[in-house]
Order: sequence, then structure tokens, then C-alpha cells
Amino acid sequence: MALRLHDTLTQDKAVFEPRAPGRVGMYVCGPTVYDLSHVGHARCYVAFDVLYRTLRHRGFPVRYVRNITDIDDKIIQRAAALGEDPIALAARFAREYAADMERLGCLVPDVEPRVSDHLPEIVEMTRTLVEKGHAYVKGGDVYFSVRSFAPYGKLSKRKLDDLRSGARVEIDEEKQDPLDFALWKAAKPGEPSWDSPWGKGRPGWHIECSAMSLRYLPDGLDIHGGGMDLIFPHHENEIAQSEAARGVAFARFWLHNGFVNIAKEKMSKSAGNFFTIRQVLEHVEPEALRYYLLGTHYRAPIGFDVAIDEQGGLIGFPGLEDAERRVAYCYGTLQRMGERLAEPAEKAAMPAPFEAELEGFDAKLEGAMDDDLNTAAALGHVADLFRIANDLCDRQGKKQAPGVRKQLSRIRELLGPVSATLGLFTDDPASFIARRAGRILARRGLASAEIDRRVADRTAARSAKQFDRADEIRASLERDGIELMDGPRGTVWRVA
RNA sequence: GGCGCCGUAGCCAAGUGGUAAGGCAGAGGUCUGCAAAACCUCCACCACCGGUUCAAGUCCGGUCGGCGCCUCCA
Repeated sequence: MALRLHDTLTQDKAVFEPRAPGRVGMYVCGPTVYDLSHVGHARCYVAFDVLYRTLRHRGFPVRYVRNITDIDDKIIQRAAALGEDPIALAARFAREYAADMERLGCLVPDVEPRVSDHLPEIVEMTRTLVEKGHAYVKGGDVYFSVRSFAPYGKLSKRKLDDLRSGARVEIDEEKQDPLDFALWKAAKPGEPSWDSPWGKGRPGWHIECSAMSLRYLPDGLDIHGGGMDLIFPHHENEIAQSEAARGVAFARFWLHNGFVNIAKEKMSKSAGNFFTIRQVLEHVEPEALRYYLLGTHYRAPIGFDVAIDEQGGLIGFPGLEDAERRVAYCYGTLQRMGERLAEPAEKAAMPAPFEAELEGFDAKLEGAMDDDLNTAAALGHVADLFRIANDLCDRQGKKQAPGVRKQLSRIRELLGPVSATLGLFTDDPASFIARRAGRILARRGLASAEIDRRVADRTAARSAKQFDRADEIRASLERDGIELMDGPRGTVWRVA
């Protein structure tokens, strides 16, 4: 089996092989830190986290580089609006971003370079482009000459003449061609600036990714990723800068994730129809968001449901709440498995029918991930696994079957690669369930101690065979969204 | 206008030519004092029209509908 990835350059899937055996260089465009990250960012970084995890799980030594853009027009604008220092504002949102990533279960990249730490590399690459005739200086600005790079448009499948005719960009008198873009911008009063051969200034938007990616992946990139909206112009420009400067291919595989849509339209800052990651995490566990995102293939658009009351107030996120119930089901199953496995050992051998179904799982999971990281298909197989686990756990008393423990521990082993590659089900089951229950109860204004008391009342009524009274209490708890489960070890409750 | 993507059950969603994974909702059942949970069973003329093929949701052409990029954007 071999991992196949979809490459935007060829618009086709191909078997992934690193250019140099023994190491994989992977670069993902990180955020411009002028605000909190939203669900669209979450999707991108979760998707590439899965790629990172999968590569590592397959034994590739990976160097994962994900930048932080902390010098940018928007940061300067936002800082001016808030009366805050731009560098400080960027540092603040970079911390918030890191916290969001951690909560979503995204592994920390090997390198997270910041633009403000890499001015020398950026200046150097810009200087090289000027020397090679791919860039020109106008006043204190430096522009990349798009016409000087023949393959321009190869990633986004655009022709220069099409772009020109459709261009709605204002004609900048300083540019030789409207398509040219700034590598270096002359300083304006009150803005952060750095010294350069062209005077004080700061980097343009695209150059930082070329300079920083090649700084940490000097042999070139095996994989370059980001959102589909970066294909043009950002990634197209990165290719132009990098390949014009070095004369060699920049990245082998270009991977782009699809958008998160609200009411069929792309979630974006500029459209204002976005929800931040932490807004979402006020309503559901982080793992629910991760599970939800992985339920759709990373290149396909994913819808984001929002429930609004009549006054336009936010009620919640129905799709995410469904996902959370599903994650809770999985953790509930893991909890049952743990309890069952703690029981005394059996002697009987594993019966054949289950064995076959379980043994096929590894290959199914691997096959799904091999197919351009088909996490949705992978989760379909994971669903089978949890169903089998519950069925096994049900086999008690009269339905006792041999080999249950052995099979459950096998299932637990099979879940290892799931956690390793998808980053799911890594929490302690009891912790997840308790945390979720606590959050939902708090939202409903309920306390678990009070529920315990009501449950105890019902238990007393049941012992006295006062079933009407017992059912009355059950109904009352149900109205509060509490489900009761009478078992051999007594009654337990949980939030619906 | 240029380039590109998508249309699979009530909803979400996988499906790299050989008679449609999975989840939610719904119906029936097992279990239960009653329930719940869990499990079992049931539930698809793959937008439409042509074409290629022994065989098409899957390939090609067209129609209709939706979306994205071309300006900051994950």
C-alpha cells in the first residue's frame, strides 16, 4: 500500500515519495495573526495535522514547518485601530492561535518561524531576485516582474493575458505591469520598518513564505499546503519567487484544503460570516470539532450549521453537537471496554467470525488514508469497530461468549493507529464524559449533586416497588435532558 | 469574461468501471418493572439527456442547478 496524495499542480493523485529518502519537508501556510482563528483555519490546520501524523506513523521522518505571519498590513491596521503596538498585537494573537491549536489536538510543528525573526533571509532573497533581473526597484519599493518568469500561472492554471483582461486591480503607477507584486514595501510614517538595501521598509505579502520555507527546508519542499484560496495569487507567487531565485523546483506536492461554508457560502473574515474556534468551543468539546471536520474529505467543501433564535441570538451548532454525541458514544464504548477488560481473564480462544472482521480493519484504515487522506471513509470503518466492541461488551450473563476479553483488547490495539493518525480518542474516557456533562449541565443551570439526589429518590421508590413515583422522577429528569440507565450495579445517569 | 470545483436516501457523507461504506433521523425487534443505553433488522430509480463499454454514481459530451478563485482570505 502506498500513500497517494492529490497534487494541485497536476490536478491528480500520485504516490507520495519524498525527493530524498529518509526525510520529508512539509510546509503549511500559517495564519496572519491579527485576530482570533476561525473554523476555516481550524479545518486547514487539522487537515495538515492529519497529514503530518500519517507521514510520521508511516515511518517518514518529517520536518513540519508552519509559519506565523506577524508583519502585515492588516496587523498594522488593527493595531492602529486598537492603539496597540503591531508587534505586541501579533504576539498576543500568536499565543491565542497556539492555544487553539493545542486544544484541537494539533501537534506542534517542528518549526514555527515568524516573519519578524527572518528579515535577513527575506532581504537576501529579494536582493537575489533583483540581481537576477526578476525584480526591480521603484523608489523604496521592490516588485517582482511576473513577465520575467515564464511558467507563471502553472499552479492556478491561469494565463497572463486572461489575468490582465480580467484584472480589477487598481493600476499602480509604480509597477511596470499590473500583475507585478511587491517583494518589499517602503516604510510609511508610524509603521514598523527594517533596514534594507532599498531603505527602510517591510516585506510584501508573499516573500516571507518563500524565504522561511527554504530557510528551514533548504533542499526544497516535498509538500506545501494551505487553503484553496491561497492557490492564487499567494502560492503562485511563492513558486515564481522561489524558482526564479534558485532556478530549481520549489515544492513537489501542492495540497489545498476546501472551505468551510455557512449557508452555502465560504466562511471568511472579509465576509464577516465566521465563527472563531473559541466561540465553537464554548458549545462543544474540541474533539467534536475535530471529529466533525474529519467527517468530510479535506478537499471537499464542508457545511457549518448554526442555530439562531428568533432574536438572532446564537443557540448552538447542531452539526457539531451531533458530532459531540458521536464522540461521546466512542468514549462511552472505550469506558465499557475498560471495565470489561478489568474483569478476570478468560481461557477460551477467540472465535473465528469476529477475528476475520477485526483483522480486516488495519488494511481498511490504511487503504482509506492511502487514498488522499480519506478520513471520512476511515471514520466509517472506525464506526464498525466501535459497534463490534459494544456488541462484545453486551455479551454478558446469558449471552456470554468466549474470547470477549481477547477481542476487546485486540480492538484496543486496532484503535492505536486511529489515534495516531486522526488524533482522535486520545483522552481518558471518564474525563471526556465528565467534562462534557459538566459543561452541558452548567449551560442548563443544573448541578450534578442535585441530579444525584433525585436519582437516589427514584432508587428508593423503586426498591419500595413504587414504580409510579419512580417513573415520575424519571420523566422529570428527562425533561432536564438527563437519561437514566438501570444496570446490575445500580442506576447511572448521563446527559442526552 | 477567464480558470476550477460540486450536484449520491429526510439530513450529513464515502465511493480510483463490475449491480451503492458509515453516521443522524425514522420503522420494527432483543434487553428492561417501565425506560434508557447498547445491539439486530429495514430504509437510494446516484440532478437531467445523450455517448463510450460486456458493464458507468464512477469515463466523454451537453443541459439545468449550486459554489469558488481571478482583490485580503485557511
